[in-house]
Amino acid sequence: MYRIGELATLFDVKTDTLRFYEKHGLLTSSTRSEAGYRLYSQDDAQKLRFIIRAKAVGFSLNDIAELLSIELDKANWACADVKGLVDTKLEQVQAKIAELEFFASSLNKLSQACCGGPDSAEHCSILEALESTDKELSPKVEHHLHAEKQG
Amino acid sequence: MYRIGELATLFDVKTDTLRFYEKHGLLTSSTRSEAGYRLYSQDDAQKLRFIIRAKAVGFSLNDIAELLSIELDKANWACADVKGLVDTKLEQVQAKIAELEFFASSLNKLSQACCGGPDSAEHCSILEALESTDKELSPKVEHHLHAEKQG
DNA sequence: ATAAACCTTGGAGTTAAATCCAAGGTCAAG
DNA sequence: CTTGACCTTGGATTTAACTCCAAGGTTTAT
Ligand SMILES: [Zn+2]
Ligand SMILES: [Zn+2]
Ligand SMILES: [Zn+2]
Ligand SMILES: [Zn+2]
Repeated sequence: MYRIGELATLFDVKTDTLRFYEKHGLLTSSTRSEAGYRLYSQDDAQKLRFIIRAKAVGFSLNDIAELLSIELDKANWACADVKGLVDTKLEQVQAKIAELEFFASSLNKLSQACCGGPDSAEHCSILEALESTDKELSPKVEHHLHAEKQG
Repeated sequence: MYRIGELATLFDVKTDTLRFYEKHGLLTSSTRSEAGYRLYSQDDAQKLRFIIRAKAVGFSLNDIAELLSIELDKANWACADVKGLVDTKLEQVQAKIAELEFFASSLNKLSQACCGGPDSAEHCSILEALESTDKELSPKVEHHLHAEKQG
């Protein structure tokens, strides 16, 4: 049996996190000591491993609660149910990636359009693109020309 | 001049959002009517366009506050400063994408390993992978065999 | 003159996943 | 018998970007 601090150290999480998981129904220690200390069994540790793994592939704690409820009543769930959760999450993740890819490509275009030099931003292509009343965000690809210093 | 509802409609945001931007120093109407109504000028509208565009490429409102403070004092900032903000944000976005790509690939492996059928999840490869004590999350690529029904 | 649609303010609630705090109980070492 | 490390609880705070609410003032149309 592990006390909360031991289990936390073992899995490199904070004790607060374990108490938080308990409060949210994800992981409750199977026993308490006489003094009221949480005592975690090997099974509890296994469950924590499950939680941490599921987090590592992108599941939210809510998702994990669902997975855990399946996990401890496997016989009454089908592969289809489990795969459904995974596929749904995969779609969410892919949607988020698509959004971020769009950000990245936009930012990249902006970056390319700016000379990045030490001169005044008065004609900065990035700011111009953000100011523009065009419907599309379209920075000129050529760098602006900063006035030559001292001809 | 636009009243808050008009400007909101024009840019397809909520009035609450405009008040929120004001509270956070992003966009304050340049005038008020006698009755205290916010009145937005064309310049204010232009500033809102800037904010919305910057959001659309992934900047947070904090980032945008910084961009706006540069925007209205361009002469005292260099292209390097602006490009720096863009490049920093681009790195953050790329880091997030990398994390999500890892999630997606993990989820994809899990999904592939599960038959997705209507039979009991007792031997589901997804659950097994999450339970596993292996350091790596590695579902078997072959689907488990569910017992044949009725031989 | 009254109803509908609009505006004002301050403040509370939402979501996610912790993280931190205070006041106090427990336990082992010296 | 006292320090220090550990544990308990309930509740507050954090971050981001809104979103909603209540109570009341304003405008406009009928
Ligand atoms: Zn430049
Ligand atoms: Zn520039
Ligand atoms: Zn199966
Ligand atoms: Zn399966």
